[in-house]
Amino acid sequence: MKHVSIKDIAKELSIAHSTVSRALNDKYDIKKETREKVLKKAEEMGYYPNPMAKKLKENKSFNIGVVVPEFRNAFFPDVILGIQDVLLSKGYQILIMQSNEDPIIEESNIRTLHENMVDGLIISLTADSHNVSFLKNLSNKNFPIVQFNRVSDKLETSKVVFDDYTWASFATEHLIKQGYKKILHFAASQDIALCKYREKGFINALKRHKLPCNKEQIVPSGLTIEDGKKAMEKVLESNMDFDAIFAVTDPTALGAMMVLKQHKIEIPERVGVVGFSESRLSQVIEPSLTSVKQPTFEMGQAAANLIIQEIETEVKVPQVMTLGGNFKVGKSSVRL
Amino acid sequence: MKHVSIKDIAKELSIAHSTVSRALNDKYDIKKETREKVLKKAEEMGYYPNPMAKKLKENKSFNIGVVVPEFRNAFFPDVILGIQDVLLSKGYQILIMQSNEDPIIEESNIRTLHENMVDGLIISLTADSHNVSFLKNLSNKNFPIVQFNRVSDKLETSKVVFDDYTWASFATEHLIKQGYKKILHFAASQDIALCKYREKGFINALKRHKLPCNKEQIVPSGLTIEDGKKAMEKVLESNMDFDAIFAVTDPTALGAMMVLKQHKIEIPERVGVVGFSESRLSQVIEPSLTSVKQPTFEMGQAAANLIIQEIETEVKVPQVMTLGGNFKVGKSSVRL
DNA sequence: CTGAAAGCGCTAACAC
DNA sequence: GTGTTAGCGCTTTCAG
Repeated sequence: MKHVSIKDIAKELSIAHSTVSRALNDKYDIKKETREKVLKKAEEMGYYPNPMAKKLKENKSFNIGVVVPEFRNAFFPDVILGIQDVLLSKGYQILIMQSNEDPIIEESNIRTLHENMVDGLIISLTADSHNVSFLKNLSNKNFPIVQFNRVSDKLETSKVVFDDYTWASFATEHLIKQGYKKILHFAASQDIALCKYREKGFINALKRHKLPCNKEQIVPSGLTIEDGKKAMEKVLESNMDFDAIFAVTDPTALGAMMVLKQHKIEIPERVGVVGFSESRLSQVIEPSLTSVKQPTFEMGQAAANLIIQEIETEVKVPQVMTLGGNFKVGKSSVRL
Repeated sequence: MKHVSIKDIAKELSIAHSTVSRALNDKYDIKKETREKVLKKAEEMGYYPNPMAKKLKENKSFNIGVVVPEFRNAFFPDVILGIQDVLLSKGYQILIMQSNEDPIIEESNIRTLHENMVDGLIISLTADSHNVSFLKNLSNKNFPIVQFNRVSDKLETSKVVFDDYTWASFATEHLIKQGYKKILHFAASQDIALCKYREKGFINALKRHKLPCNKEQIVPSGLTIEDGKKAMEKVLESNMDFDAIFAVTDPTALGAMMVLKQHKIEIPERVGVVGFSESRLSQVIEPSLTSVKQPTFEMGQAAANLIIQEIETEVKVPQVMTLGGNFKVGKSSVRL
């Protein structure tokens, strides 16, 4: 397990270690023969550069930190695949950490990554990241940060977001066109920009179609299956009148569906349901869930490209990339 | 974004940088006042140690590599949470990489991690890791490796496994007790030890209960939903006689269920289904899937503890930890 | 074209 | 107690 160093090769060949370095890095000032001799020896001795030394020297870790709230749903793993796709090919490693939807852990993740000298940070915030002062601090010190998906308006960095407003509007219109008239929106924290925009898109669609749109129709819930269940139960208890639900996320929609099914309320006959951001669960549930599909892989690629750009060009002009998606019609929203 | 170093503090205080080092590391030979002065200054200047330097010096990265086949199902993310739980508290970072069930990517992951000088590797093999020579090579060089879940008999390292044999037996017996008589096993590659043991457990249970057990009952499929679907379709085409399925994993079981439902074959009335290693999808499908539940978090903790032990004690006596689980009865296997 | 030497930030012998 | 020095593995001047 002893690591062979550049010096070992030099000693073996009775030349200077700096010459070996040059040979390996294929710099100009080197005779072909020497170079080949060195390369052969290096191969032979199983040499590979000690990354720590290189990193220390260049004051760069070639590591990018990635912080996500969770990776139990398919969404973040898919984004990470996209990030990897770009970063690995450019010689960067990624350190993945998850905050478990806890702002305290999130901050400690960020701190750990920063202290480990990652060259940049790609982050999707927890649902309750009210306080972004720590991140803001880093960002002000010119530390490269790219936010994606769950971004904060209070933090000016490059961002990759989805056009939530337009697609939420589109999803709501789909329900309207199917003939649903009293549509509820299961919403989540307004601190997360995407939730705010999905809600706005919903309201906008109703208004455009001159449908009633009052406060009770916005049902506070959250991003998880549990949140969806609870909200649905409350709505049923309240005897509110409704015939469709547009949920802020798929898990929320699934939770709602599970409760509706328990109460023998037929989907889509009596209540139509539309989710957002297709999760794998939505393939399995019956009826299959209509949902907006986001380009997760591409989102990861975009975030990775932005961070590379910030790191390698040192220019900091925050860019916001807005991606589009597509709409996947399932059975949960289509009356026969 | 300039990193303040130990020397900067030393200069500021007009003392030697080694003194600063001592103060920060709280070694004996240091006067209290000096120490406090240094600590205060360090705080003031926003000092934190450059991990690269420490790592270079100590020839240790405090990074542990984690390679998993995928993290789209809940299983591996949950294990990783357990790994993090132990490792973060001991000052280690984890580098997560995923092989996407591809042995080529897997080997390149391992290589990347090794070249980045991780202090050890925690790995769950891909379904087709026939060739473990690269890993064996590393292991022989005393590089700490811990396998978990999908382990190879050809590779002698510490391992954390589940008692697949016993629990597969138990799951099969459950079906037998429910009155099912012609039970199929949807199996996967025998190269993965856990698949082999689940199959053996299945066969054993049938024999113990004197039920027929011939080759056709072992249906070659795989570990994914797709594999389950395909296998189910083949079985239906073949007009084989059967009344229950014990699938090697939950996704496999789910795939089978989806096809059964398409064919309007009632579960559990006409066909009972049992899976293995509860995935979140099994909560959502109807009827809910009976399944063996593995202690994922504990599995991660165990693997982490083993790797720490190998790294910090330098003793290499491969240990095999076998964990137990529990059985979650759903509706897919219980006739009314 | 190649060797010698400095230095990245830190720790740890060894002096004083 | 504290300062001096060497060295971890590497890259990069600067001589020659």
